Amino acid sequence: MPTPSMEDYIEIIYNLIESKGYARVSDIAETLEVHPSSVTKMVQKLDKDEYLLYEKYRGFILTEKGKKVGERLVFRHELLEDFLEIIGVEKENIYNDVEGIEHHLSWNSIDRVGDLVKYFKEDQKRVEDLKEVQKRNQQ
Amino acid sequence: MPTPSMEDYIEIIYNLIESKGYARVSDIAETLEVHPSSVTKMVQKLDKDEYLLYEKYRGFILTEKGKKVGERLVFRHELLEDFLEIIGVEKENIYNDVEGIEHHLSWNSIDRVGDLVKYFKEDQKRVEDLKEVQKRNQQ
DNA sequence: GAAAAAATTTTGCCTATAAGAAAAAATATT
DNA sequence: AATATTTTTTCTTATAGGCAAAATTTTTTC
Repeated sequence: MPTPSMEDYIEIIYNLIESKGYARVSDIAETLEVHPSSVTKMVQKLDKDEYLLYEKYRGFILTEKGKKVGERLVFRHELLEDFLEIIGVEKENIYNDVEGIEHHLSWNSIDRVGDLVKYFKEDQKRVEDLKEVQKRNQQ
Repeated sequence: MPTPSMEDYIEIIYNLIESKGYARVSDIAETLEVHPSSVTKMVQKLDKDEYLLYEKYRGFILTEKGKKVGERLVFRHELLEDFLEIIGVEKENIYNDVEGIEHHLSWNSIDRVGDLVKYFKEDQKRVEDLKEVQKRNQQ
């Protein structure tokens, strides 16, 4: 099982590869706001655990295992962003909050949040009712 | 700012004091499933940061700061448990999931989850509609 | 009520994870 | 080929926990 920190890296690597076709140490460092040296160390660990194939100085690619995990992580991340957005959390908090909690929820909870998102998406009235509760509540 | 781990300790100490009037190293160790020596170390740190007053071998009490923080942490914990319960997460996952995420949500998100819980609590029909979505979704 | 035994707490030292800083190595650019 | 950029290595730091031995307190027994 990957640690939370490993998951952060796998997720970002997966996203970078999706969007640009490759992932570089410096991109990852920038995205996660850590030093390149920390990235190198994590990449070596992810290679050891077979989430990716690493050749030093040359780069790395995700293994099947890495891709599969990455896909789930991205799905989960997006779902949680949707959820926080729907319930009205401010944009500037969403990314950090998702970043913080995504590694700590059971798949059971993720599934239930998925249902909840569907519940709101399939009937706009429900979102409006929620906004009503919020409005009433705030004063 | 307390670290997540410090928050765990403050929360448990607060709960123990609420329910029993005092908190012992061994109780905390048992609850958190760590060694007593780890508890002692954290208690010393919490004393240094003025969340509690510590006298070695004799015990400790929460400061005003510690009580205030503890109260908020317990409120947040209970809110998140309510939330997961309402959306239908299984009992055996709730405690761990809350334990995992509670330290990583902004108060903005906590407030919005609070509204959401209120939304469901004030009209049982809404919970039933959610269950409908879940049922439809599962097959 | 003092001595011995048991339980609790603390200290000290070690481990693991993850990150930071600076220097070294490899690669890319001009 | 010289220079600039990127990546890696090495060493250090911070947090938190594990384990064993020592210190202290509490309980039991006589």
